[in-house]
Amino acid sequence: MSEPFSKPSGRATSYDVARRAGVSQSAVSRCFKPGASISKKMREKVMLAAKDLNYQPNAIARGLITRRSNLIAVLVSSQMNFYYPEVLFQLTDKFSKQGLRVLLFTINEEDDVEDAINQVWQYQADGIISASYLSIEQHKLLEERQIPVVMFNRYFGDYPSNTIWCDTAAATDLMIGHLIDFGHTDFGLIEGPEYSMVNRERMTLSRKAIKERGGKVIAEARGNYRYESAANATQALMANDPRPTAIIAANDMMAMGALDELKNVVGRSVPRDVSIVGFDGIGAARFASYELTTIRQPIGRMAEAAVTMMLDRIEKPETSSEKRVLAGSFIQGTSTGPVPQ
Amino acid sequence: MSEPFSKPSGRATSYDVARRAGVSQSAVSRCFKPGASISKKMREKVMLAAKDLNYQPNAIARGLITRRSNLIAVLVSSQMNFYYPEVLFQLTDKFSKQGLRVLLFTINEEDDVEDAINQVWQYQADGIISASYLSIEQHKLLEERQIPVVMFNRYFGDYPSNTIWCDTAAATDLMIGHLIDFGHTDFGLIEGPEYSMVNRERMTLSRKAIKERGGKVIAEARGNYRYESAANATQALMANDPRPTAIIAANDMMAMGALDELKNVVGRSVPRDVSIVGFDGIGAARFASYELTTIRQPIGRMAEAAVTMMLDRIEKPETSSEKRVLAGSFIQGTSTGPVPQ
DNA sequence: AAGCATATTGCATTCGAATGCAAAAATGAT
DNA sequence: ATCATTTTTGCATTCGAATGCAATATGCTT
Repeated sequence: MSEPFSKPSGRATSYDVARRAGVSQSAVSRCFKPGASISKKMREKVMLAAKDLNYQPNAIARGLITRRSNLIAVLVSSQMNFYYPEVLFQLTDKFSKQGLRVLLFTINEEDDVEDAINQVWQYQADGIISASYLSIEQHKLLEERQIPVVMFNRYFGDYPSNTIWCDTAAATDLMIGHLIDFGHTDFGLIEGPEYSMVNRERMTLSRKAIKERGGKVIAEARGNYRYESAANATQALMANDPRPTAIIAANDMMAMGALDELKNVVGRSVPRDVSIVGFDGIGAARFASYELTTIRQPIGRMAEAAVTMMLDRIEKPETSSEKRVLAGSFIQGTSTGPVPQ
Repeated sequence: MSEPFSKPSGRATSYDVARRAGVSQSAVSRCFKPGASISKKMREKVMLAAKDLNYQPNAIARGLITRRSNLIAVLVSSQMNFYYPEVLFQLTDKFSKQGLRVLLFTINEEDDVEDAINQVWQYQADGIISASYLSIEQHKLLEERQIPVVMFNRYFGDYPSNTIWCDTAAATDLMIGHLIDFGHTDFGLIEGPEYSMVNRERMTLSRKAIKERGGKVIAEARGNYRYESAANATQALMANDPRPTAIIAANDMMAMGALDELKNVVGRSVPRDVSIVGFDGIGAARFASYELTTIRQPIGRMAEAAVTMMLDRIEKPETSSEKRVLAGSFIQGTSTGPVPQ
């Protein structure tokens, strides 16, 4: 009764707050802008009215005028690889601490990327993190549109881009050395998809290290990074004569699949008969049934770096691109052991 | 040279397109609004100009005037439970097919929910999907603000809310029956967190089914839904005298942890010495090292239902709330077998 | 060809906050 | 107390698209 208009139908706007506090709308706006020039008294008055009306600035309206949406689009592949969720959650966490919101896009097929890019454009996202496919043309398009792109674990050869990359060279060397020290000489590889840069890098480094240390790759097969795909690949490797005594999978998920196939289908013991290693260091690789020897990517630090780089590019769009490389680390599990006999 | 202004500094607006096509801004706007009244000739002219200028409507500006952001906030717990990513990806996929974007919020601690709700308000999200904690007060607040909320696998007793729920009663009965048929009578429970509704439901149903069928719960322990937490819980159960011959974990993740603890630490075989079952039917439960007997939630259908319900509530905000209940299904794996002796 | 109904188009305004600029108030120096 | 400085405040405009209404064009009927 005392305040017939205390609850206006919709949400309160800066005008409502201004009226209630008996000040101008500009003043209200300034109260909610960090470094703005406003007196203490004014701030108190406004904040009180704002609290009463449950006022929060409308991010949409703000975005329209400031041309900053504070939205970051994150593209992740939806394939059920446990690596992506870990990355995604880390990124979201870290962006939100910086006041940025994550607009999520899951990519099933390549076409989805196109859609996502359009949405990014429509929503005026302040930047894109790509942990998914992204063609060089698409990247160029985004550059033209002046949308900062940070690529997570991918880049285009020499074409410059903002990239967070995990260097596994040294760790791979250690890991292969570890196998060689165990007496392994005959290696089998389970590769990931051909298009995957990460896969090519890992396989190339492994081959190189094997060769340098006097081992040889005697069999290879291809999977698609998924657990299930490792079964056939493993069968193929084990059909080789002689059989490899150590298997290097392009990621942990396939290493886990291979390990299970060997133990439960082929009927060989790991690591007694065959040693297995993977890459990524996903959480599940630590499960007692696997305890993979692997190379861990420092995902938390990588996410942090991606966020920092993104903020930087948003602030200073003219900065030239940068590639930040963090080292992966060798983790010794129990999936590797001495060569049989 | 021929078109000095072909690339205006920033992005093209509807005015730019209008000018180029020689029509009014309204016409451009209407071309991009589905059911609007526009002639074929006009549409062609505009679309041509739009293509030339790479025009896409600005979703921010549109949102301001239409009061629809087409953003849906999704709250998921960040705890590394493989269940959440599966749900999240399904939801994102399905929302995007409906033209809605997902604004992701990961919840670490309860305080984060408050933040998320504020952001939702600021961004004028059209709705919230909560697959995370949400207090009844917070829910009420959102109702007051007329933001539709759909809760995924949670609800508040009698207090009405839009909910997608998986009913595991029948399947639990089957699962317990399956164990009883195998001769088990002494059950151990690994509960999830106390606050979890899903946990309470699962445990209550299990207890009831066990009792009805003449078994008894002889030991119980509590975990936090995570893999690691199952180790201690399992030790506690196995310390009981007599030892349970069947363990029921409140989710698959803990069932996997229990299985590993038994096999690799306690030194018992599953299912020869002990049978284990879980709940959820996550992907990893199908890995050959586990092959859990479990109850699968139809996550895809649940996500679909959540999306449908959300669209419905956005269209007709006055609709009274609804609880949609999908049945979980019993999946027989190899983690269960006859009671020893 | 006139008359009327219907389909298109443009005009002008609106959404809610931010900001350059000028006016007003507070502060300080003398 | 006076004037110069600095800080605060308010005014008016802007961001880009949507939309009610009025004006115009089109189609149909006879």
